[in-house]
Amino acid sequence: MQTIAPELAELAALIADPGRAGILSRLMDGRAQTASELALVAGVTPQTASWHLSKLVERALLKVERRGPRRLYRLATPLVAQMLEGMMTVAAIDPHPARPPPRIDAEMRRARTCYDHLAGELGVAVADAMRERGHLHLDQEAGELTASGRALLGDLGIDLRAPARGRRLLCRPCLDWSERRPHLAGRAGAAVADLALQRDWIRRRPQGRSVEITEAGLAAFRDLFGARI
Amino acid sequence: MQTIAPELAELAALIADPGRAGILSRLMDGRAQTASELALVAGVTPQTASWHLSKLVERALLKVERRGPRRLYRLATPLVAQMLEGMMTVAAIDPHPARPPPRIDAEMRRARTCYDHLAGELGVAVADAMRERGHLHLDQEAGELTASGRALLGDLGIDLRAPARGRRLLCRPCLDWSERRPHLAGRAGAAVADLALQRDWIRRRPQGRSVEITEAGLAAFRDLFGARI
DNA sequence: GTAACGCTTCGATCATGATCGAAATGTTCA
DNA sequence: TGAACATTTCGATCATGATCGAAGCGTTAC
Repeated sequence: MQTIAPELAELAALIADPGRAGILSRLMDGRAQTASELALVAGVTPQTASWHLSKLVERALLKVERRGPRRLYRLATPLVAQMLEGMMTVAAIDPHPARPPPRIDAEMRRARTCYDHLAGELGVAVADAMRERGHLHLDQEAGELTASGRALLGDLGIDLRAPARGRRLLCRPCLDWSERRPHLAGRAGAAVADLALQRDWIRRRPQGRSVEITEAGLAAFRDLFGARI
Repeated sequence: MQTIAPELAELAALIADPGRAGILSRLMDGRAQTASELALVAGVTPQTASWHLSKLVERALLKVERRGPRRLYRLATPLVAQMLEGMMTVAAIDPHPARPPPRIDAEMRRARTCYDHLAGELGVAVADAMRERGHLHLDQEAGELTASGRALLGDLGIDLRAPARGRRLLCRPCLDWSERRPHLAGRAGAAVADLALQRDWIRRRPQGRSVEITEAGLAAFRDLFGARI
């Protein structure tokens, strides 16, 4: 019986190196990074990072684009991010409740981007608040934006009409690996994150995927969404 | 910056062995298997399989239950199956269109179970047909059963009310790794697969996850669902 | 109790691949 | 053209973990 198992193992082996896992994790915000930056994240020399990166590109998990003497790496497709989300969700499950739980950086747990939408306490709080106010149905497996939810986002200036190309779904749950509860993903989730960045509610920290919530953002998330953060 | 990356790598390393990948893949139909059977699937001796299995159980990807002198292994949670689905989807992407595409067993491609629902050509055909007849909206990221879809399944004797415990969603897309298109998962998908097994539309093959479509099944899927298979 | 069977543990061997220093390549800018 | 810089390639070393034979453990059946 021939199955996909060998390809599955090959794929997993690619993620099984701590350096490469760090690189992939770092790229989950969807932005591109230089090889040097990724070497730093992985904690290896540029030569070693280069070797890792070439393997990831060869297997089509990353794509690379040359910008002058630098090379910018990013996730090849959203499918890869979705896969990593799923793996992180399982990775966050502590198999031995006895041993100390995986220490997650406080800033990452507080607020971060997950590919293109909000995650961490902030992401879950926004999703919870929208759910409580009847804007949203969100389950571990699927999500739906209600009429009032569409109205809320519309009032904020978010255009929810589908783009001509790409049939990406409006509303999708994404299981938060630090909170272990779903937050808002899909087009709607990306739109909210975009809005928050544009209005300076959140700011990307220079390093990593965590974001800083501004004073204005704290007020906005509380007042406009009713989030308890 | 402390992230989940080390745990991600550790998890991936567990799947990175061809034997363990085969074992996990074999268990994706949700049924339990003995250690001996899994050793066969993995293509290793019972000792080696035992070592692999203990690692998988220790990391809480599998759970084990003793039945007399045998030990039965199964996936620990549906979350693990969902993660594997996502990985298989990426694993099925051929990074080098030049080199021969991963040879997938014809029976597996034709019809199989994916954890608890239908997959392969059959699964995709049923989902497509339901979509064409307006029973279903199904996208790569989310799914929704229409009123007519609920009626169809209701007429077939499927009770779609949620069980008291567990808030599993009714309708969910699952990206088919052999067809690269979504098929029907979630409670509705599981119910359809259950029905098909009960009415002898499909029969599990003794080995592996592929299923045989009976004559009656062929007629039923064509007549009742409008599937082109 | 004892034999049969399924499975696991132990120990030794062996192969794979991650790593970095050194050197080469390639790109931009002056 | 040459200098500066980012990145890659090459080569050698080293650590990890997959493997199986042999032996041990536990359960069931007679």
